Amino acid sequence: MRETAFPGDLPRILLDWYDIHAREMPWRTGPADREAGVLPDPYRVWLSEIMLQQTTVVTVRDYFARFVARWPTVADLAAAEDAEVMGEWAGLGYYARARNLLKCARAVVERHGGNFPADHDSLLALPGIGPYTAAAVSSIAFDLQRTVLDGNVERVMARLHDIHTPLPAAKPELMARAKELTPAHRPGDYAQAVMDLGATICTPRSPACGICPWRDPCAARAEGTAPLLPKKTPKKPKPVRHGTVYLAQRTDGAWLLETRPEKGLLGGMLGWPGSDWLDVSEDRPAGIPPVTADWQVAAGEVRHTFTHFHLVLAIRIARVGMDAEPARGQFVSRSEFRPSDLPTVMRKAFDLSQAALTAGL
DNA sequence: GAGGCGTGGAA
DNA sequence: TTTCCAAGCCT
Repeated sequence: MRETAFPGDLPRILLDWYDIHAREMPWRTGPADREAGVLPDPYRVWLSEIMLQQTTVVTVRDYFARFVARWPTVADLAAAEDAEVMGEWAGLGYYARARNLLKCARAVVERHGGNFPADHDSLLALPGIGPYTAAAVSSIAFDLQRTVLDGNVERVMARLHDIHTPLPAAKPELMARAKELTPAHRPGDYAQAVMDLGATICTPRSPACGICPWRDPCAARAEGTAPLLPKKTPKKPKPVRHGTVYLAQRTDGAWLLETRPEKGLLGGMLGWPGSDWLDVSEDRPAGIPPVTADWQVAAGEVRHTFTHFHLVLAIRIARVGMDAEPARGQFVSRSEFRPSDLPTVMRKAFDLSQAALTAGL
């Protein structure tokens, strides 16, 4: 590691940068509040941190605004219906987060009287809160000296110290380096400052080292290795899976939908009944139609990529009478059906079916 | 430790 | 078009 003249100055240098460059976000307090030591609402900090897991700030903004408008407090959220919350989360992805969000809200009401605990261990015991989120809530909402280690901090530390050990093996060392720097003063602002630095300056590709407040002490900057760090173990290629979904509309306009099982892919979300999704290229799986009908094959197919596989989905459409008795799912009335309640892959299937009907299949 | 778990934007 | 990846957690 390159020696720095005043390593103890690094947190102060970054906080000075943050005071000027902090991005405005609905879950943050403004500069005046920060100056006065006013802390943000723990509920809003927690909600934003859950939404921000593996998700960009741009994407989270609108979801966060809708959630806090509909459920202003953790008690309001705890009292919500499961389907309401899953529908509001639809499109944001990683739906286990939404299931755990509700579990967590209810646990905060039951275990802690509706107030988020400040200490790391109590937070860690709540559903959906892991080491990162526990540290983030402790430091940002309660001003406790905890160290956050997210993808940004990992990248910044790997570069600052020119660490070439690949992730995830490098995590313990990166955490140790991050801990050394975490200040007792304004730890929450410092945590957000490192993450802002990683998101705007110390970016994965083409880092803007020339305008980085830490460019002088940065070892990777000196070695010219910044864009190569952190190193990561290569990931496996994604297989292609195939399947079929069935979209049935009743005479009164109601759609045949099902709530998916709690566990697994798209767990707890609304979706169209259909086949399993299999790794076969010939003989596309058709499964068994959920209701007897004159099924029509819609032109085209839905293509969608999940975390670990590509999906190609065939669509079949039918009109059914009021006497239809489906073997799976239940009819959702026209007035209650909102395409925005569907996870994206299911919304794509709906969009394709509408286009196919408009074009005469 | 490694794999499951979404989505949309950038390069 | 394909790949990479964004403020991770759970099993």
